[in-house]
Amino acid sequence: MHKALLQHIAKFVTLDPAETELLESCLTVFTIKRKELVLQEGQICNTLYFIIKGCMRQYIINSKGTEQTLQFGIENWWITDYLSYHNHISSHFYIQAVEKSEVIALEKTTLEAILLQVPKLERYFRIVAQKSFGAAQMRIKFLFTMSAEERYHHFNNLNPEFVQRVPQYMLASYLDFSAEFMSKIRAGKV
Amino acid sequence: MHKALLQHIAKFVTLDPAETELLESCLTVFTIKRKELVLQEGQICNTLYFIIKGCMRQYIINSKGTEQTLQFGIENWWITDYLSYHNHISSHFYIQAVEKSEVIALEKTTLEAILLQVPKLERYFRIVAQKSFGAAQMRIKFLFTMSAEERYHHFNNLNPEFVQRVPQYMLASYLDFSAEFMSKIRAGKV
DNA sequence: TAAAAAACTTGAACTACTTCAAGAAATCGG
DNA sequence: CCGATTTCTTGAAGTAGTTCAAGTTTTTTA
Repeated sequence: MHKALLQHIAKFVTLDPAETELLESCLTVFTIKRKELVLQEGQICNTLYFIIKGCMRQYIINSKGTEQTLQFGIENWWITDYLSYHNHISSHFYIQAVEKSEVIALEKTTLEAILLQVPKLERYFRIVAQKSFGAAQMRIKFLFTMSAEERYHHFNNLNPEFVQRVPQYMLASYLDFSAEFMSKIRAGKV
Repeated sequence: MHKALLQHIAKFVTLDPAETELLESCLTVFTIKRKELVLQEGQICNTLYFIIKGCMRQYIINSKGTEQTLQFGIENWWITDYLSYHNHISSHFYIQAVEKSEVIALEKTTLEAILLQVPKLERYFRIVAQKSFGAAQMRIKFLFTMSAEERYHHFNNLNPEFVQRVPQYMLASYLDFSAEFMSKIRAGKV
């Protein structure tokens, strides 16, 4: 089932049948169990993951031993550590399945080969990365300008279904406050 | 003087002379005065800026009327609001010259035309955007895991010359603490 | 080079959050 | 469907930072 990825690509570039076929021949779908890691801190990240179904997250473990989620990825998102990927340096991050997920794992060597044969995909990945960067800037804006409670309500308004889908403590860390505080916000005890 | 940009591009892709010439013919260098804005909140961002010389920043004005810097850009960086650029929506940001700067301003229409003629540049902009996104993720990591004082020392260790170059209050807001607190950190009064 | 504007400093009072600890509830997987 | 694990809740005490206001220093510009 590469359809999800092909549809996503079709939003940004038009591949002809030969290109589509070539791309498809390089793709395999993997199933990842809940809690399974596809990247650990210290490893070099050589893979891009496209999420067909499920939910993944990128997180760190802070000095107190607590996990902090930096990024969630759901259906039709790419998730990876681009800094480790491009600079061949150890990753600072863990990437994990939050729920049982289906992904396309695209190895760097495979991708580089595909990009040479289907240069249109450079454009696709450019646009995806530029949009992701734009989203990261908005994320920083929200972290800077909103109180914990505002961040929670704002996120909840935009993604009510998603809030139901992930453990509260993961979302709390993503929004940069403690799980306990999240509990109080939800109970109206702040 | 497009040399800076051509050299930057050469780090990632190799253009042949015809492509270089075509690209150069589309570029003009602008000088921007200190404090001058190239983007304001509410406008749609249709331009990418490559900084040849000087320093720019992207900032917001928060609900208390205080400026908060989200991003600095110096020599050999691109700065823009990609979300506004791609989605044709009003920008949440201001982009301003921190010091007198020389930039190449690349209009969306111009860039789209160049990309069709020099598809190698898709690759260049892809890599730039992916690296920028990676850097944004590290930035979020630092904001999440370090105390204000740690963020200051960490930044100061990595970029001692840059810290001298911009007003303290701008750097304080970039590191997400108040200008007053920065003053106390520097005086060792924390 | 002087006046104006911008940037920096300082201390005191305050507050939005964290931390800890322990119990309760929900969910997962065999 | 039951035991084990994971997740959520609650209150009390603590703290890393903010805010305000006023004075000082530095930088810019005319």
